[in-house]
Amino acid sequence: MKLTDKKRMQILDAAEELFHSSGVEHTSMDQLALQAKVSKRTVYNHFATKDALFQAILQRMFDKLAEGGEVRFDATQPIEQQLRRIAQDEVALLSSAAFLRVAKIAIMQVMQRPELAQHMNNSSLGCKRYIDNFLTDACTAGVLHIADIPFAGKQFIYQLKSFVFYPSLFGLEQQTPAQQAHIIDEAIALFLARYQSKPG
Amino acid sequence: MKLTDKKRMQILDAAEELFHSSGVEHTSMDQLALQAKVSKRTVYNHFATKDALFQAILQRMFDKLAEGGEVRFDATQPIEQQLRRIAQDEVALLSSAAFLRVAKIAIMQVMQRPELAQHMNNSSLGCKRYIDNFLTDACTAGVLHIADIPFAGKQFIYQLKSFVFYPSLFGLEQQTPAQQAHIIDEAIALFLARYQSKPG
DNA sequence: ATATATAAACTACACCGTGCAGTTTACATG
DNA sequence: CATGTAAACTGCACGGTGTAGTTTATATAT
Repeated sequence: MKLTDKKRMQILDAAEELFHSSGVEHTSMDQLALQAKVSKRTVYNHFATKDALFQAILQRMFDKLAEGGEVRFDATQPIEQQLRRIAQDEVALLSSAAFLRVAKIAIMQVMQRPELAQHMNNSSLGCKRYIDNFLTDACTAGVLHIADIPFAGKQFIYQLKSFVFYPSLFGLEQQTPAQQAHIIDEAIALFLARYQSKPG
Repeated sequence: MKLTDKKRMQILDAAEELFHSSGVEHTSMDQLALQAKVSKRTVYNHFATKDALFQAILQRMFDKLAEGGEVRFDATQPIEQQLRRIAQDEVALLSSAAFLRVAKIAIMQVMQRPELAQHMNNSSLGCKRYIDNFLTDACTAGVLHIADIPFAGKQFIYQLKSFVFYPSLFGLEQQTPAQQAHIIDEAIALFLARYQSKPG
């Protein structure tokens, strides 16, 4: 790897770390160069302004998160098991350090500069990408009965977000894996109590 | 009213406005004095530091919100109707301009300075104050069956928060009253499907 | 050799908080 | 009703600090 690429990576790593721990505003470019073990001039050779660096960080973090498999409905499997799979993936994402970092940075910026709100929200992550298709297939197969599928999908995801994501984001609590499992079980129980097709 | 009280109010009003629209960090004391139509020196005669002003703002806004009635369980009324009453009160609070203001200011500060997190979370607003008691009474009366009451209470509240509060907070969408009514209906349907005692 | 990195000093600016000389307001007293 | 007075407000300049971004002169990697 060329030296310049290595330096660039050091800068991005340091920015990710510092923007997360101290916030964009509270991170000075001197501090950042120090942490990156790079001269400040080198930072500016790679990124014209602090804002350009911030945009690059955001992009890189989104790219890292874009990966992740899709769960497709399978009529031969119990619905409860498939929902658990979806929820486990989602909780793993929502509680991952990488996701919390980018979310914290992005949300702080959005709250400070509301005009950037919709620009951020466009990118779709995690199970949000495929859950509508999944639920549609499950309804078609007669396993679920849902009148408003996008709404029901939100109800499911919001359960997980509310218990797992926001408390971590605001620095209140972290969940143990056992607690996470309980949250998932209860979210599924709530969802199926409402939407699972009853025999007869 | 005495002049000094009037000036103090002008300062607090300006701070509330600017802290909300620009964030605490991005609001300068010069800008604030200008908006308050008060000399900067007067600001400092009332509040020793910017942080003291911030604390005062937070206190004043919490005080404004502290009002609000409590819904107590009534065995002679349908549970669905009582839950709707609770949810309506909560949604009114969560979507009120006053609540969104204080929440935005407080959350921005907490995210920038995580060490203040638990200090903030202590104050309990809205139905969070009484919902555990309500659900306990409903279970005792045999109307609901809930194993983990605090958890179930969170499930209910989080539905409302997720659909009403966070989207507004992040500047994404506002709900029409009709949409709010739909959100409330669906939250109750979800909750009762899981926790309402079945006859027989 | 030539592009890139480094270190350190420098510019330009914004901001917090203070000091002070002079003015306004509220109110009491002759 | 006039006048005195204490408290509060004003406007402005200033010290100190922190930070984005630049310059310059030098060293190092390819």
